[in-house]
Amino acid sequence: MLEKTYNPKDVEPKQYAAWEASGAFACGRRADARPFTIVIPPPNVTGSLHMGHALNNTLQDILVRYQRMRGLDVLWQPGTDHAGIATQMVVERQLEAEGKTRHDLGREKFIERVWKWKAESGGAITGQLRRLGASCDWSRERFTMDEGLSRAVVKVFVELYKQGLIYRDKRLVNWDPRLHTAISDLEVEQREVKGKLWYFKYPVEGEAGKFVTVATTRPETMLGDTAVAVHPEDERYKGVVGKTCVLPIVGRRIPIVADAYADPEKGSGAVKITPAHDFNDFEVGRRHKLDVVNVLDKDARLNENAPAAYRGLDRFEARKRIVAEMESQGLLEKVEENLMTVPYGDRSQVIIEPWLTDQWFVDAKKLAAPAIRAVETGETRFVPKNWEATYFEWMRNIQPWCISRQIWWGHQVPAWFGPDGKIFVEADEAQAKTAAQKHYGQDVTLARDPDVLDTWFSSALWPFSTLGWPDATPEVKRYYPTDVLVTGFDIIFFWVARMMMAGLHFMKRAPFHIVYIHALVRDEKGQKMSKSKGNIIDPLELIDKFGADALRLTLTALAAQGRDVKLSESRVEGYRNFATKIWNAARFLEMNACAPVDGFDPKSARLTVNRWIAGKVAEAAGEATRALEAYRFNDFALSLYHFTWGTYCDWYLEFIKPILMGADEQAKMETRATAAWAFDQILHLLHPIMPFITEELWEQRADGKRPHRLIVAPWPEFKEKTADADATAEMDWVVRLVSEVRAVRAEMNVPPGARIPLLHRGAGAASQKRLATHRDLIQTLARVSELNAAESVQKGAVQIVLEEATFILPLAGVIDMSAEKARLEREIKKLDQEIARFDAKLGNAGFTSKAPPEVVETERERRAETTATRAKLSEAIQRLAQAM
RNA sequence: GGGCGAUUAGCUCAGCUGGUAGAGCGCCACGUUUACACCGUGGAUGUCGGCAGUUCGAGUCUGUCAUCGCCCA
Repeated sequence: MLEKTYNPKDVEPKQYAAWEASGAFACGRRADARPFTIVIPPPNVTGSLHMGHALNNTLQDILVRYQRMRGLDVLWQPGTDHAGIATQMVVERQLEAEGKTRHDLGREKFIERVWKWKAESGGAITGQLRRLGASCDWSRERFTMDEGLSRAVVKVFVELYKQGLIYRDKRLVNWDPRLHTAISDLEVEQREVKGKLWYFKYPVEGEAGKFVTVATTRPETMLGDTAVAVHPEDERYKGVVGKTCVLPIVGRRIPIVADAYADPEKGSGAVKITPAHDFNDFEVGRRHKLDVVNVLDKDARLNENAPAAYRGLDRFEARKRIVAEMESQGLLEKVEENLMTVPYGDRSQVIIEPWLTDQWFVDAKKLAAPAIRAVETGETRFVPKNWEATYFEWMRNIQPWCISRQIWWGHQVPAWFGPDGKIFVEADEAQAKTAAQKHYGQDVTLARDPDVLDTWFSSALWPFSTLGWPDATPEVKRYYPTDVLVTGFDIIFFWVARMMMAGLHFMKRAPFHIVYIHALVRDEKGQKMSKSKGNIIDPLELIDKFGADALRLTLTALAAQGRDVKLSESRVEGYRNFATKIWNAARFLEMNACAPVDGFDPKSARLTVNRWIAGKVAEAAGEATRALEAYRFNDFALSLYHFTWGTYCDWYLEFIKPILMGADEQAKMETRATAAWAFDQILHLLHPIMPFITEELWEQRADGKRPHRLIVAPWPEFKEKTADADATAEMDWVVRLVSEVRAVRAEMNVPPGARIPLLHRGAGAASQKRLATHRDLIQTLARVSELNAAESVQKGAVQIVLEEATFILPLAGVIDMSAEKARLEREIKKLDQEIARFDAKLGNAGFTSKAPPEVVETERERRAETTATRAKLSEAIQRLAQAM
């Protein structure tokens, strides 16, 4: 016996454990089936489940469960990444609480400590994914720091180095002065802030009293200035190009150069050039072969290249003092408010400093070419397609990728330096030694590069490293390339682009056929959820409150392509009600002995209602499947929602009540079997979205007699046309009749409990037959006491027109005549408007000659029907007038 | 500055290839029926951002303007 209400808290852990124990999640169970592969976007090992994960993994799980039911050999490859900087920060914070730093422990002990942290509290998110219902193959869970994946990283690094696609270079990088590491362009957030523009006067050498005014947002960097630039066509400065300025405070002689980088519109038109501390200035410096003077240290304090008075000062303190000194020297012309963008580290939240260091770079430009081609040729397709533009845009303007990080947690760069600085990049120390010996002709001491690689460097290999590459495993052969990647747009550059590059270079094939890009989950006001705003909705809280299925259905129903998901608790509550509805429908079936019948074929049904619902099921299954195949997740969810609630529960279950209460045993048997069958189909179709409740009902409804679990049940497919046009027309007619009667009753204030007679006139043979067939049903649903043909229309009766037939509710004395007259007049007015529209259209020669004939024909038919209905209504109004 | 997207019922949004505007929530009324009040039945609500164009026909296609997002520089 089913419980009175569905209780997700009991069901979810139980069903999840049963699935996992049954091996249903594991790949390789169907050796002869086509494989279907998805690799999970690996969450950070430090992470916990947020709404973005919930959406992302719900969509993946839907695809995976669907394909599994279609009989494919499904691999959903799970795992986490080691999140270099984030994880190191977590453990460093722990140490800080103990009054220690990582340097107190030393590298080796520190790494041990990180692994210990990982073992104890890392990867909490995988448990949370289970709560969501994610059917990943956990037996294959991987971590980017695993031995195998690390081997892949080393192999890739060594090969790319030897192919000249990885190189070491001294360049400006984004330096994080708090974390003491370089980060990539993508890890820098550009924030718009209100700053100031200081106008400094630089004296021109040898021309007393003559100055060039430069405008700067960063006064402290002037100590590293090595030139002043003006636009070559700027008339104001034509005379000074080629001359020299004397840099105030420092006293260095710096040239005035002409360079188009100087924008005559901005500031004074002249800019100071600090090649060591600005990306644009660095380029200007290259063009004019300027000196590069680095004045900052790793903490962004002024270093020994600054005048003694400034050494050791923090960059912001130095700014104040320099402005003050310039002012006191009379060299500060003016200060303006200035709107500008300032780079912040996305982890440290401090201002990033462009800083000159030795780093490792990937020649992304070369790797990007095949990755661009793969999307151009359609080997990989983005859904929705417009994201391809974003991908192309970035890929075509790609910059060298800085992959080295000055932290400890991560894959250490496999490079060793000889005594003279010569670099040996090899898979391990022994090989490096061999190479060094060959080079030097003797054994030398090698020092390994202490840097580690960007976490995304290992994530880029995820689609094949997780399958066992570089070993030639059967999984690599079978599951690569993967089928679909499901991810958010915010990660196209970070991850998708880099997987494309790595996959094509090392596997020769793009890592996925489809990249499905979903939107961001926002709060109900459309704001991005963030800790600082305090508008985070925790998916686990929603699961606790409403069940995982409700959350999944909500996210799916809201996941329209190309649109953000605006979530609020009340929406989840609404979709939870749907779960309750299904549960109650199951209880109804149970109470009426509608148990599944083995081998039942809906095509064998004789009763119209049953043939009708069978057709509707097939139609709904087709519609839902088409939506899912097109990655229209919201249509998939909503079409099933409407069918289940609006068609199956609201109409079909109501239709069959009189049959189930009736005496016709044959009809009862058929109806019970059909109702049960249709419900089972609904369970199948909803399973990918709502796995828990559907599995539970699947199990309970058959007293454990099912041949298999729903998770591995075959997807409903209806190859031949199951829909029965006659049954559809017939039941639609009944629906209309019942609805009309109900509407009239409500409008005329007929007490809901009152059973009233329903008479008909002018019904054709077909309608008569329908009335006979569905007599019980109409009487029950419309609360009708008798249903008979009428000789004449009684005075003051309410009339309803349905096709050729007129239905009469003899309510004289019960109803308000003027209200009924008003009702009829309103209807007639509406019909008149429609007829006018049809006439305008059909009277238009352009329409009748150019529109497709079938469209014209439909319009003619509609006009005829409308006119006939109008005639009957006007008759009715006349009769009513006689009675008044 | 470049790119992408949005503007449809009080709110949140569907509306794919152009053929008489839909859902959920909310709102109003009434509640008979032992599946369900996390429910049922009925109801109200829209110059589909403005303008122009293509077309027999535009919420849907084109242009333009306005407003608002997001990404990149």
